[in-house]
Amino acid sequence: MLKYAMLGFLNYRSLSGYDLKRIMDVSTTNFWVTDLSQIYKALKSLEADGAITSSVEAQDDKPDRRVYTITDEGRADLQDWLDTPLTDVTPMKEALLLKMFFSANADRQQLITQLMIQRELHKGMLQTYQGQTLTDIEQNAGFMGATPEDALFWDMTRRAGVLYEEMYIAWLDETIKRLRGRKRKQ
Amino acid sequence: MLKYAMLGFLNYRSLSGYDLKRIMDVSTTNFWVTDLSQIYKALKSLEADGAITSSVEAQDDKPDRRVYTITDEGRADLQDWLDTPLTDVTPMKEALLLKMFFSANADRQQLITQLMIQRELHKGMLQTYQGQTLTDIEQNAGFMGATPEDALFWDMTRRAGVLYEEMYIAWLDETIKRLRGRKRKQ
DNA sequence: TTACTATATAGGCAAATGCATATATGCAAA
DNA sequence: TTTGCATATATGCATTTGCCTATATAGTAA
Repeated sequence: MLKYAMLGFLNYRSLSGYDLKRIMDVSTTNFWVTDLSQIYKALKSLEADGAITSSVEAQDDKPDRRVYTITDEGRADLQDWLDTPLTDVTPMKEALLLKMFFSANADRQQLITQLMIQRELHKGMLQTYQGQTLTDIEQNAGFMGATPEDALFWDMTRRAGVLYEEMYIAWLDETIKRLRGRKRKQ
Repeated sequence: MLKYAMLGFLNYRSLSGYDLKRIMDVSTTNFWVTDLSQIYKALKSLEADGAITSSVEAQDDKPDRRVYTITDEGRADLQDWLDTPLTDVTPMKEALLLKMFFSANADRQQLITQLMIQRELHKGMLQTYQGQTLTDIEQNAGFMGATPEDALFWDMTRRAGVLYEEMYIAWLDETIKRLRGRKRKQ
């Protein structure tokens, strides 16, 4: 799936691995997070498959960069994936909920502290997503060779981030309240 | 992480791999989904680590089963994990949002259909979570050797499932509306 | 009788993931 | 002068995952 994310961006314009990491950090963090080493690995693999080609570009103030360009084959791969409807939902992996599930015997105060830390983290992400205006997104899209129409879709995914973080914070608040309402064990 | 989920359940009582799959299907689906073969692999690995032991149990109406029991070492591992506070958030991987992000040129009607299919799926999960009463959960807990206190924590994670599905449906409705409000491309 | 379903365990294998590490350039700050 | 940071690419490696397949028992349905 990471490969399609990368092909999606390379479909707008040619980019280096480092570029891909940066653009994903600002525009897909709320639904697709990855790590630089995985991007480089996926680039190798995509090039081996013939979905992209690369060439080295010299820079005088910065290290050389290898710039990747999507091929017709890559474009076809991307289109196939986009055209295939999803018939299932992405399964969840939420470490915090897993811990909560088994935390009946944990110290209540420590648990609450842990949930408060999570609240801070989610609050921060919420503010990040809320702070991105459509104008910001259109500007980003412009830099990437994407259109204002693309920006509208990017904004829809941003909204999902906002709703998700608001929901998460609401759950944390509710849960902290429930924990406070219960006397500590023994 | 799957290993801790399994140790968590085995901490309540001895179980087979098949049992673990069944209990996880009804109680952790909204935050931890896994597949039978992964459970069996993790059991092998946990036994090799000394965290659990096993013995074969004969049944006359059903195939033999291998029942796993947590060891003191396993209990200590679990406790260590429970005691370590999470300092980050679980990164997201949401295939639908990734597709949406790159779907500006897709056929609007097809997109809406796709979102409606997702809506049905999420609606179904919401109803499942909403249908689980505290009494149901306490009963499940009882079968598993867990206490009513444990059931309260299980219920907190169930609530997260309800809020998540409600949020997801709200986002789908909002997005469908936005797509309907825009004329089809060309 | 045959096929299917539930119960039960497990191996194979490719791909993805996570995390650490190595290398190198050029700039700015301490 | 040295340290750190941003830029830039890449490898190694163990673990996890996803998914498919094989095997076996027993009961039920067609």
